[in-house]
Amino acid sequence: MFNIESFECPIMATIAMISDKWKILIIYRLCNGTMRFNELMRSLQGITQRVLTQQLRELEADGLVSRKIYPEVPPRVEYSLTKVGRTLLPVLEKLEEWARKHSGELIAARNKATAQLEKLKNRVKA
Amino acid sequence: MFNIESFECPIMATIAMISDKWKILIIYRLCNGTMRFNELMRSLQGITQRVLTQQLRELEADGLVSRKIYPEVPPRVEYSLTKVGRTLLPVLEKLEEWARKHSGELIAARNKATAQLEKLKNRVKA
DNA sequence: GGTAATAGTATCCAATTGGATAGTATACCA
DNA sequence: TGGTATACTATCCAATTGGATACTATTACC
Repeated sequence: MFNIESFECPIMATIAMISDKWKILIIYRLCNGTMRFNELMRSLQGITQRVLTQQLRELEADGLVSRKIYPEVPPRVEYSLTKVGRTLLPVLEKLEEWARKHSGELIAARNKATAQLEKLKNRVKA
Repeated sequence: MFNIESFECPIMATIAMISDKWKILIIYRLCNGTMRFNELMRSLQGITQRVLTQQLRELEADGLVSRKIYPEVPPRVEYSLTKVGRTLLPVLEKLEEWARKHSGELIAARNKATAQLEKLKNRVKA
């Protein structure tokens, strides 16, 4: 979690805000509209309650998500993307565009690296 | 380190490629041109040799950085951004643009969260 | 012969992240 | 009365990340 202004690179601050494992998925779930905690829990297969709470709190602290508590029992809490959170979506789309455009090259590079690692492992065995 | 195609979200794969602590800084050092290992070491204050090696190898495996070994003694290895690595720069600029444009709101949200945390801490003390 | 440079590797460790599991107070329902 | 739902908190743990430190082989230089 980086401070935007006190760090030389606002890019790293932005990436730090969204790079924890579930944050992009949470943001995308919320871009369809308001959701409650257990709705998010159910839609994010594999996440635990502790991690969902933690990452929602951090997204709220970063100003990307808002949290509205209704004074009811049992508790009703609604999570939404903030206005600022919504402005991040086109930027994430640029990341996706880039990844799709270059997926061939990226996969080729990955395969090459994997092959070289296998080669090295076999050499160490011999 | 995510696999682009096997994961539902290429955005997360891209972020995974660049979110380790030093990777953005390495990319930006290399966008000015080829550098050698110790040049990078010296220009990245605080990094250790083990971490620089590791993160360079990962950037190479991801196809963003190329590594050229000259058969010399002492060893001469040159690191450069690949063509694909260079295409990432405008995307990173979009992230920076977004962060600068919304820095006021992001800082306000952070301050609000910090204030609420202090309030909670004081309440627990009482 | 000692020192420095090169680009790492090896080993250990502290801190962090994400996961697993159990528990919470109240209302509702069969 | 017990089960379920809600939105968490609490505690513990395994895995990962980044850092610290020492070492490596060879050459060049003084």
